[in-house]
Amino acid sequence: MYVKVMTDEQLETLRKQIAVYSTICEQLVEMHKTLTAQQDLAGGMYCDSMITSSGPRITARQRWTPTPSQLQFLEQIFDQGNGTPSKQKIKEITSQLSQHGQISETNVYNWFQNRRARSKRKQVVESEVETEVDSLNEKKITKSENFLPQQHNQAPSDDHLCFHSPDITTDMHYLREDPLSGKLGVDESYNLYDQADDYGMAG
Amino acid sequence: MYVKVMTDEQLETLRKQIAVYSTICEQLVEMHKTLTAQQDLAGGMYCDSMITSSGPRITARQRWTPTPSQLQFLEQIFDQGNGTPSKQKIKEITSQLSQHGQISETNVYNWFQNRRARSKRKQVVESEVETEVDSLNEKKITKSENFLPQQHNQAPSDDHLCFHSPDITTDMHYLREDPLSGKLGVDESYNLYDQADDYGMAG
DNA sequence: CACCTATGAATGAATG
DNA sequence: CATTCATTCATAGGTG
Repeated sequence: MYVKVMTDEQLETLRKQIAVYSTICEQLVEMHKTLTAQQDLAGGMYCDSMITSSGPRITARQRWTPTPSQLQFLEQIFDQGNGTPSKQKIKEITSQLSQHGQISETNVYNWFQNRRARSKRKQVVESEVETEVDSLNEKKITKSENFLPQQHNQAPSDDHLCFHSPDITTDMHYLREDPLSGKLGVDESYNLYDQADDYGMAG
Repeated sequence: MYVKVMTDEQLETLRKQIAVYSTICEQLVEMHKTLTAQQDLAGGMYCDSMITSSGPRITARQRWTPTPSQLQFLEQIFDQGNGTPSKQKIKEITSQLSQHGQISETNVYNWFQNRRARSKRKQVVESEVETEVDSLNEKKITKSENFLPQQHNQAPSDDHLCFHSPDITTDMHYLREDPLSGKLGVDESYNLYDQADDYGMAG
């Protein structure tokens, strides 16, 4: 019979790691609950549980994309001038479009919102370009420039956390190197929540 | 010299626990980054753009964003059912929350207004389940599905994970069903296991 | 594969 | 309150 042999030290290390993970998880889960609580009922989230045939797809797309037909239809309505369709209208549109693919009222609603905002902004930008010129030294970021490559990197304070990358492997050595490893004081050393609170102020 | 002896089975259990934790953490961290991204810059100080000194202006916030703590608090109150807090109540809440970051009564007020309106809208949307379309030849999905957000209350069995840990087991399903977390590949996340290698565990 | 843009979605604030 | 607006976030898709 095979057995694995570990020294006290090794076992201790392992134990700590688990403990640390445990704590982190607890806190993260806590945060997750809090932070997503509103998103659940706020978002027009649809849980695409489709694709039961073409593969082990568990997670479907996260964002609706209008099919060409739907888009055409929407554009058509939009061009009819009648601004915001309003709930009743949206229902109609939605059921119409649902014949051409997955869609929800929220999608339609958002589409119109965005469509309008976009076209409006476009005009604003056009007229602003002349006046605003290039003295971007001050404002640097204006409506006309909201396309700048700032992308999804708006987590400036990540460094304050132990986690830099989604690669948990990387995170691990943070854990191991942490002074915490000396003892099992996990409880207080990894309060990500508090940190989150803090780095907000770091600005 | 003392050594601890573990059977393969025991080791395996440990390994799995770590792996599971690792995965959870990975995903939670991911979520954390995502979900707090906004909160951080908001952290409280919006409009730090007024710093006209020669400092490089960090993209300032013009609008308040609740910190996680604040949000939690707000949600809590909101869940207590009492609709829109009275002026007095709002003052209280505001002063409470101001301990967790910049906030004003108006913010609180707006938050409740929006919170209410949006949760209501969601319900309205949810109830729109009856239309003529029942068989979508294209997607084979009933339209009713794309509305229900699949709330966070389901309890799929996690037993197959061999994960007999503390209470976080309960939280597990949060992660597993989250659309955000595309994968939960425990099998490939044995980061800690690598370390185990060093210990001569995986001989 | 990295970067970029277009755009769906989320949400604080404003308006009616 | 109900709706709408404005701004921002995150991601799908295209391109070099």
